[in-house]
Amino acid sequence: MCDCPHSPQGGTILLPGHTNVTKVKLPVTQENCRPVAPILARVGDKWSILVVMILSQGPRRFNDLKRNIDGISQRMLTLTLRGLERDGLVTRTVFPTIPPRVDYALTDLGHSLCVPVTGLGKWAMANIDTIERSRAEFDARSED
Amino acid sequence: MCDCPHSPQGGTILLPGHTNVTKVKLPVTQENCRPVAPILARVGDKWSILVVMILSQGPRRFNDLKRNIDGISQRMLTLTLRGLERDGLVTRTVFPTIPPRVDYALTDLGHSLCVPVTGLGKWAMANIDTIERSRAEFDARSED
DNA sequence: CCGAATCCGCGAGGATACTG
DNA sequence: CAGTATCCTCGCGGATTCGG
Repeated sequence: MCDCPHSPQGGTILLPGHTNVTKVKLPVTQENCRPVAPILARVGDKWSILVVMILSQGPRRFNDLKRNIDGISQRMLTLTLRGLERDGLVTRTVFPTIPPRVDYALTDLGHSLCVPVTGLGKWAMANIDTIERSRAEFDARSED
Repeated sequence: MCDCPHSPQGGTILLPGHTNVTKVKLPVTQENCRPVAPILARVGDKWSILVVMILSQGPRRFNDLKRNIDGISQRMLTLTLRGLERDGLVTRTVFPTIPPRVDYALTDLGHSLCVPVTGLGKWAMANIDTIERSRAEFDARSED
């Protein structure tokens, strides 16, 4: 990806040199980012990230999650959890009782995802005011 | 947001205490995350993040961007750039020449966004193999 | 070259009803 | 309780055309 902030040209990757490691500049293209895209799609997904954040507090049952995520439909919660489980971010544990009980919990991988996501969250919290002001100004300029 | 990895219960925020600072547990709800959601939506957007990454290398012209982002339509590039400009992440500079020329560049805010996004990118690069393996296994279990 | 405007297909996602 | 199945709509986004 990129070596922001303010790198004028190119990201850097590490390639094995002779005995040392050499840094090689290469342009940022969709080639480099392609494998990252599906991850970003998951993180950027409206519901996935909420589920992960809530599960970071500990395991939850299905309806417990549903109650705590305002506006999510049964269907979307199911699909979201399936996707997270498929990616190995969440475990699904079924207790064959009556009535049935299913616990969802973050895997280690899921927990590790919280780190960069929290970083993004902090950036968002720190800059939300600036952004909303920018939006307001932009919209004011547009309407005439 | 959350204090992963592996915080068993609750995130922490800092509240001003008497002379010291006290840590207060509070649940992660969509209340806490609401202001963050639109930011994540932007970051998670398929095109936005690619544009930001490419612009992190330096200013680009419209068609230059278009050529470097495989598969993006003119319309979506325009909309994406407008959104980024509106959020104050990108500047749009028009040179009234013939033919016209428009340069797009990251603002300081845009550059600062690269930092957490790069963090996420590194996580993705580091775990893409694990995730794809997990997906393959999950799909194998499903088909029967 | 840069963009706005229009049309249109399609798939994400909500609502509802039904099962184990 | 924890899903699955079906229907239906609504808006995202591609293709195309026109304007400055």
